[in-house]
Amino acid sequence: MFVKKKKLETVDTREQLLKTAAKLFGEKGFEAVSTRALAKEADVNIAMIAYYFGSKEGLFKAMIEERFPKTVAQMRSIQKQESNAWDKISAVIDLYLEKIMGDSSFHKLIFRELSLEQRPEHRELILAGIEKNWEVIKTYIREGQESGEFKEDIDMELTIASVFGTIFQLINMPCWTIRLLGEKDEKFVKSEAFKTRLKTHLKAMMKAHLFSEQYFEKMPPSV
Amino acid sequence: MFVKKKKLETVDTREQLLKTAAKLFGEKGFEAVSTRALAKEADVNIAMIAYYFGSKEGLFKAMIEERFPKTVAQMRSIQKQESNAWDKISAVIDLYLEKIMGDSSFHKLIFRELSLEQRPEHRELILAGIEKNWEVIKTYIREGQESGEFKEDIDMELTIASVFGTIFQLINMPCWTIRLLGEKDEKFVKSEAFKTRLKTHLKAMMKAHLFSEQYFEKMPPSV
DNA sequence: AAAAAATAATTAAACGATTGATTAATTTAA
DNA sequence: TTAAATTAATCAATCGTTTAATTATTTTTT
Repeated sequence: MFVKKKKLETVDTREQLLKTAAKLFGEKGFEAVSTRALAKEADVNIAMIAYYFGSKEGLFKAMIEERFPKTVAQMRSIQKQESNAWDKISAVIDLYLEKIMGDSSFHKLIFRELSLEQRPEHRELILAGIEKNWEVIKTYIREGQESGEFKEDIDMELTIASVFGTIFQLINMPCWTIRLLGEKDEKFVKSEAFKTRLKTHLKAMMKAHLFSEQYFEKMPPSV
Repeated sequence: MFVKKKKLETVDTREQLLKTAAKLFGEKGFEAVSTRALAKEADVNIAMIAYYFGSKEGLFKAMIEERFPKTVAQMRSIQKQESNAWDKISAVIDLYLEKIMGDSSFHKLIFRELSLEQRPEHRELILAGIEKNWEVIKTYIREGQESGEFKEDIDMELTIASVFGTIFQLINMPCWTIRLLGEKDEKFVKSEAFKTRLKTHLKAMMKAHLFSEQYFEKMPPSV
């Protein structure tokens, strides 16, 4: 027979659950999504959650654990592609924005989880996954300082908080963002136009903040 | 009789519920806090939630509605106290940081709510409450631009997002912050030392970002 | 290659526990 | 005496999870 086996034709149940979990948990929060609602949205029997992941919390953990490894390689590749410190910072901003805007509900989820005093194991899982992201930026800022490109007296850690904070504020709370910008539709936050605007702002702000005066005078104020 | 009435001696049931709601909803999230757990923590009978607020959601709404009016006056008072645009910006940063760090669980709560695609009425309530905060900053930035103090080509709205985003990133996710800073105890995030550090960073970054070159050269790079 | 056996995946139904809300009775204050 | 505030008990609904039976697939045996 040349008929394919059913398993190869249908979307895998396990994958479907992971995908739906990221979507719904991100949109509504962990507690607000019932296993029944999740299973229905995933078009899967409710018992499959226990079958594949043991429990609702097991599904949550599995979803987190399987997502992070993919992002490590991307972050590391920048290190060799760009030559000077600023181009590396710039590339990190670009990459991170692409990643977050392309998967915003997952990022909503993990940062909401970090704001809760619940499930410390989840928090540890997430922190371990994102820690390398800021370590990369730290390295690049330090490189720029050693080469004289950047100021010496900046607060490295809080500068990183400003980069991530700006992005999360705007992406994780689209209703806040469109209100601030005077836009009507929340879809604007996912648009290319907004992505470009955000990149431009972040780079302009970081340039002014990071560069030494001697470098600052050499280049135009806008990015 | 000179014995005080009981009502005047004990903490008001209604107030106790509002206070406990802000604490627990902020720590654990709206859905994760049961009415029983809330009533127990508030040391109040569970039926009092329906009696005073109609429902759990009514309690949530009441809590939000009663908190915001207090902050309006503070924000407005800055407008006349400081003379130049930068001092106003600086005062706003100080005031806002004091407010958020003094009541972090409430702020966790409202910004978590904004990230959820649930309860649109709650989101509207919150947005209406915080809108004036950024309107004030907008005004001050524009003032600075008109006087020539600030650059003309900054992205006003996204600059505001950077100020708020930096603060929320650090305050709303203390586990993230101490990991970034290499601290052990989450209490550090509530300390005066950290508050000072955050103020210094924000002002330094904003100064570099906002000021025109002509002003920039006149003053020392650090705040 | 076909049949049989074994394993894996999926299902509908049910489990006890907990949820938010309500009741009717009771206590407290005016 | 009346109204307001509080209580313990209970409501139906929903929660996450489990069960036992069924279907689908793979492996083994003939």
